[in-house]
Amino acid sequence: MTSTQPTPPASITNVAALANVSIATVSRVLSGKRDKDDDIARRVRAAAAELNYCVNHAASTLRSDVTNTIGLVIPSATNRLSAQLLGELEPTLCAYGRRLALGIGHTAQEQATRIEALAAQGLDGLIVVPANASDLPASLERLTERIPIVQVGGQQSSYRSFMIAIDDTAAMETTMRHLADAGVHSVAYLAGDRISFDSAELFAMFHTQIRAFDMFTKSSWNQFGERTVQRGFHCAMQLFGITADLPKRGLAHMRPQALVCCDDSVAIGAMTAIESLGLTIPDDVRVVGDGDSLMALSTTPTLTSLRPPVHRIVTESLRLIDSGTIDPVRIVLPKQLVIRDSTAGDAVHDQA
Amino acid sequence: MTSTQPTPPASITNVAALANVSIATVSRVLSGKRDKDDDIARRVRAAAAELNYCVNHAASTLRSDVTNTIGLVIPSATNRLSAQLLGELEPTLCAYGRRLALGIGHTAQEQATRIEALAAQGLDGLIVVPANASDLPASLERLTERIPIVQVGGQQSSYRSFMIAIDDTAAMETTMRHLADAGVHSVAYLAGDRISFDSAELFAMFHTQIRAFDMFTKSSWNQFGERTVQRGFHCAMQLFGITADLPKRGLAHMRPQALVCCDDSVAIGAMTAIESLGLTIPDDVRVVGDGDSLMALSTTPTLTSLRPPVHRIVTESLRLIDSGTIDPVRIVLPKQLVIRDSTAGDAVHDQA
DNA sequence: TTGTAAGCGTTATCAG
DNA sequence: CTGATAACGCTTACAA
Repeated sequence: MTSTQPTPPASITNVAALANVSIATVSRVLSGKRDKDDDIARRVRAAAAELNYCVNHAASTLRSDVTNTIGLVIPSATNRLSAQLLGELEPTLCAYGRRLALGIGHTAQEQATRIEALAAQGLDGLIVVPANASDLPASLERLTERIPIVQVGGQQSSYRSFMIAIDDTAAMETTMRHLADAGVHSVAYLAGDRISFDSAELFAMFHTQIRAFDMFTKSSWNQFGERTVQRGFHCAMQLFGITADLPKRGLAHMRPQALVCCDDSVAIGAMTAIESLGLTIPDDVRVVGDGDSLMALSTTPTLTSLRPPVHRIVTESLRLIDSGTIDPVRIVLPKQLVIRDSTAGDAVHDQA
Repeated sequence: MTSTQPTPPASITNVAALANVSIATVSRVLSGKRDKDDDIARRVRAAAAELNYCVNHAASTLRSDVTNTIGLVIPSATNRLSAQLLGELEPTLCAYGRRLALGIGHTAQEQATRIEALAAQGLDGLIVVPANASDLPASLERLTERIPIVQVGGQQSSYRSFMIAIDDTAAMETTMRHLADAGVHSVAYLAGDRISFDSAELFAMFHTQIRAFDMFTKSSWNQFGERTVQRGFHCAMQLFGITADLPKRGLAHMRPQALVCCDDSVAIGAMTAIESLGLTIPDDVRVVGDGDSLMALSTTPTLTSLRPPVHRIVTESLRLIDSGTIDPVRIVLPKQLVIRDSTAGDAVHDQA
């Protein structure tokens, strides 16, 4: 059989004919509005399978106003959090037979345009990662009445839509506990941007945890700075360069036994420096990054890092969207510590 | 006026009523099937604007089989090329009022599933970046008859669909010309994976260009290896560590005046090493990366890098999709050299 | 529980 | 060139 013309997709009518029922029954069986699993249901499903039938999304949407489409608006496809979120959301939606409508807006203005365009076509819900870590454009307030909107991250200063915040400070506690459990007594922290509120808050949390776990640090060890490889390298050189030749035990007050970094880039720079000084990771120094970038997997040793809770963000976003609730809800999710080789094993006990 | 209920979107009927014409005329005017710009056309457009009318995508698709949707299937959202492509495609489609349907498949199998699912809903065209740098699953051959498919990158060994290949070797020529123009006489190359065919081809092209521009290199300078920061650091240490204290002129045969890297990560590691040895970039050594990652913008100095021709890939893909051609076409596009500070200015002329 | 039929908003056909 | 109308494939109210 060499059919020269491509077969047109089967419609509900074809399925109904093959199963010897009406199209209404087919619709009900396949959409689950009829739970009995009798002969009719089986016949319908068999016919649908044989014809490789898929419901026509356009027709379904047109009739029922249920679009089975979730919108995602992100500031940039190369933004790490956005890409991770996208990578998590797409398979989840696909698994439930829903579609993803993507919008990219580098500025609040562009995002507003994209959101209007997406919403005009009907969406069951909208997830937005605001540009510039700000908030959703106020012009979109009225949209909230039509479709559920979830804002992920951003300023979250005033809110009407659903809000999901990523808790960095909780992750700091997890990180420090992990290090303490491994027997680490002294830690240095290469923090992020000096002027951001989040960085300052994290910096304070670091010191809180140092006290909580009875650890040691020095003010000269900890500093704000850029999120670059070079910065990590230079800081680690300063931290470990002088003491690298000293014996490797009993030094908890001379140099840190662990280094916590505000970003994987910084951590990788630091690892490079530490290694070049002849020190071993994790035996001499443990290193923790942030962001769980792909690079964290290709370092030697692989880098322990903090991962944005994208799985839970997606789960909770969809739960909120499907909940039908109208009241604003705020959810705070902690980053997840992904433990790899750069913090593996117990520390040498250096108390003489 | 505090209207408590959200206004439902305007339909073509509302526009027709306001413009005092039939819905058929509205449809024709707005879809450009009627080119006259008379009073009727103006009235229709004014009415549409006033009611903030958008064509209902579902209804339009259902009736006309033109979906105004382009599918994009990528191996991963965090994959650099995929993200860059996505970032280029989305705004382009949006500008033409088209939608993007995204599918992520880490394996050829997953990609096939996603493509089937997307195609079942109707697509005007499909762009695929194959997983694992292989080819499109053969099971999709018959799809080619229904919708135009463009494969970007991958093996491209046998093809039926449209093919767009990224030409690395042409970029090597551009890179070497850029360095030669700046007065560089000796270059080292930190190549990629030893076993890949592409790496080997590039390695050969590097040597061809060395001869073409009458430059100098040494076999010990050039090596295959991982695409990591640490690898770049170590290689640069080897290349420049011994000669770093020597005077900075007249050394074209002792150490390379420029370093070409298979990846931005490698280049950043190398820059870190070069800098730590007291050498200056670009004055003492010029560095070129590959991939044009975001990191290339945050190094000091900023990193010259090769950018996949995502803009042209998108333009050509859409052109092929809209062309209506059925014959397989293969297009080869060169990477673009993005010149930044790591190769800026003229080299010191070191011929005594 | 099942079938019949209306209707979602658009585009295409056809008559005027 | 314009307008009336059918048809796209589906969901759902209503009738059987």
